[in-house]
Amino acid sequence: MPELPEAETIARSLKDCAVGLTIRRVFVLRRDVIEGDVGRFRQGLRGRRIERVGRRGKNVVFELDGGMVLCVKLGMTGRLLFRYGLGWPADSWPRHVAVGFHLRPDATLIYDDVRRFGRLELLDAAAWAERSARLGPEPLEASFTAAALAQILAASRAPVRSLLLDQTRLAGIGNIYANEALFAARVHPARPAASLTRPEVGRLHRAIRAVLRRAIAARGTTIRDYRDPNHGAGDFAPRLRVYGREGSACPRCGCTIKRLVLAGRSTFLCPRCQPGKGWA
DNA sequence: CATACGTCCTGCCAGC
DNA sequence: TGCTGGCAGGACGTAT
Repeated sequence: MPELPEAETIARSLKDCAVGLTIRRVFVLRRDVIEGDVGRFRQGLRGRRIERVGRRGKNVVFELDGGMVLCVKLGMTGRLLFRYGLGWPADSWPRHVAVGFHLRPDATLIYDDVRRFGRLELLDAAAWAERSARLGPEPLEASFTAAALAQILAASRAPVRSLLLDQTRLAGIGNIYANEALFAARVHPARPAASLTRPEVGRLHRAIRAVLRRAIAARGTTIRDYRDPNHGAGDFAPRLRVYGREGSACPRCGCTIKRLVLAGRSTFLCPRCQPGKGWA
């Protein structure tokens, strides 16, 4: 569920509330969300201080003293919820707690995940570096240029949306922002990646970065499940122009937005703004 | 090697 | 009102 803007929002929020605190105790209520040995996970985290919190792609990354890294992959419905003091907002008591991190008598970090597609993994610095190296470039870094995108797209005849979703080629983009970026760039999602013209690649590059920046500024998209560590919903959902809007009017040309299934997943597009002769 | 599909899991919602 | 099928922001493993 959470894509780059949501992971970024979570990481920024945790910088304020969790950095500097020490993990006193770890409660694992759902063993299946832990990657690797649960005992090693709990022992390895106990007593460690949270030095920094960041993000890589869609992953929230905790750097701990001693060089260990806790990598949280949120899957579709994973949440990192922070609690000061006692109690939660009455309407958002976590109902699917998978892991709890006791930080102080009055501060707890919860990993909550309805569907449990998310994973938590404790890695040493070398293993983390190796993992990170397997992910594609960060789309918001200055080094991610239009030429870099062109190089990624030129290597494949697969539908351009599949490339955008492939974390080993480009990190952080999921189905919502892939659809939004392709709409903004006026490129049909099923177009073979290598078939995009130079101007189309340029538009897609700009669109990817613009939609991600705007979504971060809005603190992410909440369709249903996403919440930041303080239980806040993201504000970007009303600004989505095609995702989830089948049957409504295209905000650019007014014709009807269509949904189609591509590689088993919903794809939303405006058939007039994103012409795809033969791919529609 | 690259791409496509089924699978993991629970909850919600439309339609009957 | 209650049941059923379809669908969901992800990504892995296996088959082709």
